[in-house]
Amino acid sequence: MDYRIHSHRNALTILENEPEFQEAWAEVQHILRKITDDMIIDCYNTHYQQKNKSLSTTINRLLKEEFTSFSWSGESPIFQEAKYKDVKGDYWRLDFAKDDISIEVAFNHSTVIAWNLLKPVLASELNHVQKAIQTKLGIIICATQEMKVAGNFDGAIGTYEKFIDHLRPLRNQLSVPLLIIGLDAPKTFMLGEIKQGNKKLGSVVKLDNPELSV
DNA sequence: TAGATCTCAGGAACCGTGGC
DNA sequence: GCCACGGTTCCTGAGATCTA
Repeated sequence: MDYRIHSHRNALTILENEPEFQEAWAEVQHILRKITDDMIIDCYNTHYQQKNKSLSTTINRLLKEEFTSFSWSGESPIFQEAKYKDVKGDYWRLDFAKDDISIEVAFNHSTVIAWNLLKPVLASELNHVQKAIQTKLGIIICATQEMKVAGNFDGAIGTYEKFIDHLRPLRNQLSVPLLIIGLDAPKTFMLGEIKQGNKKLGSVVKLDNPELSV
């Protein structure tokens, strides 16, 4: 997958130059580049064609498989207290964490952009609630506007562009380096929409001329 | 262990706003 | 006034958890 990046508080400089981050950052880049259009199509057609209209669960699944294969811990709790640690869902959890880096994969609604940005900060800052994890830098993986369209994502999802818009007003709150990664639209296909009864489903549409992709 | 219940993410529907 | 777009709220289904 191609992607674009936005660096908050010198995150990219730190990832590329600080020895403690270089290996993990190389793994993140490798994982993102390794996932091809064909892998996405295959995973979508195999698991989600009859269930989902967008690529959100497909890309989530592929990322989870790849990150765990590189020994990134999945769904790491931020806090140790049972009240926060044992709560169901991912409310107080990071999607992935390794060494000093926390990662959030964010294809959910734009209303939770601020929360997705804050979670890596909570994982990195001191807190009066006992911590389960201590990172120093956060990475947010989200969809660009082009990916939102090509992947048939819901109109309400938070995109790369919206995440960047949030950074300036939240600058004082987002006190740790954050790297926003926006996944670009697939080059060779897009997800069209078909109706099966009352249910909307996606349908892989190969692009004859990838240069004309969204 | 199986059925009931709960939780939550994804998607649909609705509404407001801005551009033409 | 119409249309497109974005934001908010509600609904639904799948998976997790509970309980008998």
